[in-house]
Amino acid sequence: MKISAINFLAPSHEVAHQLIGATFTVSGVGGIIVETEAYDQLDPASHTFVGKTKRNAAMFGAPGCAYVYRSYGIHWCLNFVCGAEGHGAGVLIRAIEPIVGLQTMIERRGVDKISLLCSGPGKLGQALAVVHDFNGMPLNKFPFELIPAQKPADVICGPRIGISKAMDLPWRFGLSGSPFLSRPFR
DNA sequence: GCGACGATTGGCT
DNA sequence: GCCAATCGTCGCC
Repeated sequence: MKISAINFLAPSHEVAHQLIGATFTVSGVGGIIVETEAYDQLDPASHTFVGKTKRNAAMFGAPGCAYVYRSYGIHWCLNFVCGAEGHGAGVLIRAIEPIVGLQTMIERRGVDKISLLCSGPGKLGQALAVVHDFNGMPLNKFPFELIPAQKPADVICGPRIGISKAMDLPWRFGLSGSPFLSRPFR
């Protein structure tokens, strides 16, 4: 059965699962989403766990929009807001298989190994030129383009990476066997 | 107003 | 495998 659109109203872990295999580009640069992580407000590891603040406001906004935050003062990371509006849930895009605009991504990243272009939230942000201006912008409008997977992807899940809370939730999703993951699944 | 810390990365040991 | 880089945000004084 063909999926016509991502349902951003679904719980974050379902959206995170749906997004694996989807094609995502920013200004025509990007590829296939191969790794995501889900977060929601009841989740101690989520930015929204402490309630709405100036920083995380976009995640409490309309589903289907972007939430962009700075990590370690260095990297820009991209999330998709999901769940009902006001839920403070979202999906962190962790890795993409580079397909479109390879040369552009190589120049932005300063590396020429394809598997190192988008294999991590910060790298992906650099390769797709994610900026804080994208915060709160709808994903169905320029410069974004999101095309759902046309066939069911072989999705695996496991514990999330780089967090110190709620380590037990298996809310990291990935495309099975992909060489473009930030880290392999066990 | 100020100090602590992080959904990471990449370079060095 | 370990650790520094680097700065916006949050929470408290």
